[in-house]
Amino acid sequence: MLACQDHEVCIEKAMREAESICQEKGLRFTDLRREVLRLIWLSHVPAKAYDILENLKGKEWSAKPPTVYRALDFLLETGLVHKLDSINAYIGRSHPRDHNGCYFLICTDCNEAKECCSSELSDAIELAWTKNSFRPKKITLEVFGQCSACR
Amino acid sequence: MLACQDHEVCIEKAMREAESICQEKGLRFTDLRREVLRLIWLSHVPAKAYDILENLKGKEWSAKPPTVYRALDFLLETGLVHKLDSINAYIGRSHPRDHNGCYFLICTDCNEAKECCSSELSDAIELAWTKNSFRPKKITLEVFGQCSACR
DNA sequence: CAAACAAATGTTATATTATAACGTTGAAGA
DNA sequence: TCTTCAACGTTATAATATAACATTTGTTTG
Repeated sequence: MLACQDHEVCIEKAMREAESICQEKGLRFTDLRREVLRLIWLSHVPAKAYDILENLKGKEWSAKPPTVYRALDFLLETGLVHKLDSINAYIGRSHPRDHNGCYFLICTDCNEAKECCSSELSDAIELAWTKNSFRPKKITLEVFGQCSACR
Repeated sequence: MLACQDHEVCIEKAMREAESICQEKGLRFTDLRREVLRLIWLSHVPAKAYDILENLKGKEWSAKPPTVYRALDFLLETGLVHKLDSINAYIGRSHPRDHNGCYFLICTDCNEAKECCSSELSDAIELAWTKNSFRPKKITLEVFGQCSACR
């Protein structure tokens, strides 16, 4: 998917931004939450909860399912990760300070996912719901296919 | 959601269409598959697999999980139902002979879901993936919110 | 500082969703 | 009629997620 140039830089940028967001909001960015976020950012392949759990076990944590799910809940609420509902997996949020109208391209070959934002798309969806007199609260848009790198 | 005028008519139409599609394709529309499809069509609230299972138990079937999942697989492959990936639930497909570009409006009050097709939306999504040189195979678009009847 | 409180984490148990593997039955074609 | 294969039965278990309560840790307040 070629989602970033240098993934080390990509991770560090995300971690620094998470630190500052938590600080601004007065939230506790504990070691556990930090480690779970880092594990999710390890690649652009969405992480499954039980894989994160396995990865935590090698480290200093007790790591039972609620350990992971609570950290994930925190990261989701704080806007630091996205959940891909259709595959029950989690990815780091590229722009945690904005963009609620994201959608995701998920490559079925390399499994990487890319977060995208498109005003054309938001507009079209807005038009569609207007026609249906529907008041949207949350949009799940996940596109599966083959990314350019896998062609 | 007011998805239909007369739901009895709605069910019977769907069942007749399913019969004729299976006949055309030479597929075996068995009593079990017929009953599972009917249970799904009982309402416009997406049906969960284990709820279908419970409903089957009162009847002539043995009904263990694979019973239901196999019938669901058949109905999905044949295009008679949709799966709503984000909530792991199944609804009858309104236009089983066409429309692959559907999306779903799901009311968080009444829980009903409406299948929609929009060319504006397909176009916008197509534009978006072109920009990303992505070759889509499957699109999951599920919008949660409040329907007009629940306002 | 110590007590009180709240937030985070630990722990046990269980709910929910889904599939693997193998056996049995019955309908459809040879 | 026999054979065969798709459908279904059955048992077991995998994968995903949460409830409920105990303990620890961090923060606030007297």
